[in-house]
Amino acid sequence: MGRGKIEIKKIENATNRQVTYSKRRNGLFKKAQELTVLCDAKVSLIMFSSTGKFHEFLSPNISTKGFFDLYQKTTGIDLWNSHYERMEENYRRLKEINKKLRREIRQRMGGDLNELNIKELQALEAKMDSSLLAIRERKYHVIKTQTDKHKKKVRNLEERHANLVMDLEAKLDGQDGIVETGGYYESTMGLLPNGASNLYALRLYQNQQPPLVLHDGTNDLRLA
Amino acid sequence: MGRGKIEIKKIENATNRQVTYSKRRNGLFKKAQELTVLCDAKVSLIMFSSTGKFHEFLSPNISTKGFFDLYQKTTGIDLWNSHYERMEENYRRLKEINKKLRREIRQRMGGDLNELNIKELQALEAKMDSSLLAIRERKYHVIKTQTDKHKKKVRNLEERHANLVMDLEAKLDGQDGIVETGGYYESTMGLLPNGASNLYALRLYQNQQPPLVLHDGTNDLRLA
DNA sequence: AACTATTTATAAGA
DNA sequence: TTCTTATAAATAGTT
Repeated sequence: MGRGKIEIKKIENATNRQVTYSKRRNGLFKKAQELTVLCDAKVSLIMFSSTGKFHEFLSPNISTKGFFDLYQKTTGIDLWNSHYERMEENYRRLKEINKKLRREIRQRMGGDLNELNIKELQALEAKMDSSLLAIRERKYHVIKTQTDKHKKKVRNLEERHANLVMDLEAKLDGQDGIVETGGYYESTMGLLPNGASNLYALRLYQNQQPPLVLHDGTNDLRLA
Repeated sequence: MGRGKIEIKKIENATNRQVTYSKRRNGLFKKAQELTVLCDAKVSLIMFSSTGKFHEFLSPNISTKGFFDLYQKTTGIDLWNSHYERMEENYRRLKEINKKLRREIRQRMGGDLNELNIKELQALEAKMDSSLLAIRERKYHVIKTQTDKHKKKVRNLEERHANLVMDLEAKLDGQDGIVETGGYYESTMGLLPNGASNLYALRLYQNQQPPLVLHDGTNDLRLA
């Protein structure tokens, strides 16, 4: 049907191919439409050109989704169901586990106990007991660690305080020309072997302004 | 294209409609096939006749599944995805909850405790304590109920045993041939052959002290 | 399912 | 793309 007969094989000339695609596509759509009307049929016609362009015709009496469902129902072909069903199964299982977990927690919280017989109650009690023990132990451990830390801090502060007092006393005793080395005071542990270092620090503070302030403000030592 | 021109509207004659469907369907398939070859296109043509009969043409260079995937990707039309994605979201959420539940249980079992600080530990300990209390109470309740039941049973049996002994003694003493029909005896131990047991039981109750009261009221024995 | 007169589709050209 | 038109192809009505 044309000026000349053509062989049905791929049109090599891309332009020609595109033109033919366009013309025949319209023809196909028209015929699909006519079939739909004349014969009251449901038709889905989808096509992609060689360049990836998409066109579709769908009978007006049905939706794409409806068509697809109908297709699957009729053919029994499973396009995505296996995946879907596996997921549904997993979901169901997870839900079941969830239920059990919740129940267990409830029981461990002291609820739903009438579901249990003596043996189960005893087992639960024992488990709770040992768990409670573990929790207590852990709690004591944490507390101990913390108090230890605090104790150490306190001891440290006390030492530094003692040193300061000693230095102060030494200074008040006799004011000989001790050479100043300057330097600043940075120790967290406090005591140097000879115990004297803090003196210099104090004298330094004397000449300059800021009083030594220990972090928690418990010691506010100033020289007059 | 035929002996006469036709109007494009539903063919009312069912036979004609069916014939036309068949002819035009073939024409459509042929053209779809030609388009596939000539233009190197991908075509999916699916149709259902008014009687529900299904036919399809699919380009040989693609699968139905592939075609639909391509279709969805190209159009962005969502055939089943909304449903699917909602499910996936639920699934994810459930998994998350599950994880938390497991963690909570683990902690209530005395594990994973280093994740908790003192306050949390104390709270957990308190909760566990009160839960344990509830469990203990429930256990004691169950035990008490059961032992009560057992005690009752034992008492009942003992009484009945005593009665039997008494009967026997009375019988051995001397038979005074009193006949009594009243009162029924619900026994798991069995009636004595002469049926006299209840009589002696009654005599016993009369002569001896406190009226026997059986808790569950199964035996209400009175003399006229 | 075949036939065939006619309508319709379309290849090639513009 | 669209129009034109000669011609191939499809098909309505008939058998």
